[in-house]
Amino acid sequence: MSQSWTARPIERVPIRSQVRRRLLEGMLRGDPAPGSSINESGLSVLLGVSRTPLREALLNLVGEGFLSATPGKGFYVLPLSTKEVEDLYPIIAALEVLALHASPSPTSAQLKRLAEINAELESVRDDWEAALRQDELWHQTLLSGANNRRLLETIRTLKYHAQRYESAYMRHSGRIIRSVEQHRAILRALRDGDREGAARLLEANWKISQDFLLPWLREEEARKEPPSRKAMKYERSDEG
Amino acid sequence: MSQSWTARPIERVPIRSQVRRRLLEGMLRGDPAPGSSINESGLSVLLGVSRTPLREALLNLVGEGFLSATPGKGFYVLPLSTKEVEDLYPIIAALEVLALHASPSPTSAQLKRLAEINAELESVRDDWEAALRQDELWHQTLLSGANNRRLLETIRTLKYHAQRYESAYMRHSGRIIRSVEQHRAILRALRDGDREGAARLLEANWKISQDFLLPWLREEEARKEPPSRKAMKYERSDEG
DNA sequence: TATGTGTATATTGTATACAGATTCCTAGCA
DNA sequence: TGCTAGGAATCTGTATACAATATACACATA
Repeated sequence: MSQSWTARPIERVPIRSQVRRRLLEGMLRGDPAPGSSINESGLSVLLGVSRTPLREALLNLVGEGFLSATPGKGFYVLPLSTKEVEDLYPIIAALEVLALHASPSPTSAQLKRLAEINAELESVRDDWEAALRQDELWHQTLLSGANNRRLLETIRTLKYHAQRYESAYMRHSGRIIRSVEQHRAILRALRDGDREGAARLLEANWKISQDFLLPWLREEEARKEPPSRKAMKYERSDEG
Repeated sequence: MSQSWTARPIERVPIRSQVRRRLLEGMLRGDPAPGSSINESGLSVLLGVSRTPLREALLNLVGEGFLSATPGKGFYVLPLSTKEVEDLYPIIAALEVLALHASPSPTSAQLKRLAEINAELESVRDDWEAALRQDELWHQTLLSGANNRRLLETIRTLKYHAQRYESAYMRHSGRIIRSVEQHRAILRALRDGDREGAARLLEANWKISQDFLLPWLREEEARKEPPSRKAMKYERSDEG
């Protein structure tokens, strides 16, 4: 009894969780494309699971705002919209600022680690997925000291939404959003002990990303509207 | 054709949504008590529905952080904890401040409405459920101009969690948390055009509620710990 | 008495079945 | 040609079935 190798229980991951992850990863790459609807039976055979855990995963994603469901018609991927970016980014900015204020002053080791991550981000050439990952890692490292689980969790979820937009932007425009300079400025402020300044720079960082996305999105929306083909409208979902 | 009464489609509410609402309302009153586990079959016959939509509702509530699920063992209501209050309230405060800043200056009609709601809140005697509702209505009215759907939605969800604590506090201590004076101060600031001051007062409002809850919760936790009966531990859930 | 083992029961996680809506397609007609 | 009616096929929402796992309890053993 009590051998060391039995100490850790074996990990069990419900199918619904695995499916959820797969779907989310896909959507971040635009795979079930924004606006497209989802066929449960088809998807379930594709994934090799029954409709039950698949539906559980889909409903979970509805709850997080990636999908929507209209009664009787099923699930569809929420379309991208300028309005959502305008709504979303200020929330993320505010919460990251809150998290930064809730963190202890970073140690020099942490600052070094942040600089390293930023250097790697700078060295990324064309691989925008890697860039996204690295940027996310930087922010997560910056705020990891916050000791507010719910806050970090909320931020993480909201940033998945942001990723949906940023990856779409990079994929379609071919451009990469790199915040290397802004990260450096934030680090400088932190090194000088200027937390308030760092917070404002962090806020600005999100504002700048927004300024990349919005013009592009407006252009995209303009490109699709004029043809004036019966634009499919998405009605309100349930969950009263 | 096109009579006025046919204009609006009849509303269809999936069972999962109705169940979800019932469960949530119950939990806010402490009915499935914090910490207690849930028997799916039993509950499903109680509600007169099958396990499928019930599970969908339960999983939804897991996603929102009211329940948790451990693989193979099922669902349980998350216990109340001081840590959650310490995590939660600053987030709500920050987001309400953000929403206030995102709102246009309130018209005098709105200010009047807010004063009315506050007066009704003041007149409430013992009915703490009514007090909670009225307080919630006041905040919602204050921020209703924000034009940021996701922000308002996020706030609403987080406040359900706060309600779980506040209703428990009122039920157990018999005391009622009334923020009438604080609301008045906020209104004064708004009437004077002092948005920044109003924001700080709003932030303070949440801080004060926290200061009611935390001592009580610590006391409750202290009352339960010392007996040192094998405290049931809750393990991490899934959703990787 | 305390501790471990085997078996019965209960409960969860997933799969399948079924009824009711919705969508799609075609034929008929203006 | 364009539009409408209607019925087949598809799909969703919910119920039920089934297998795997967990819990409870009696019994054996030290």
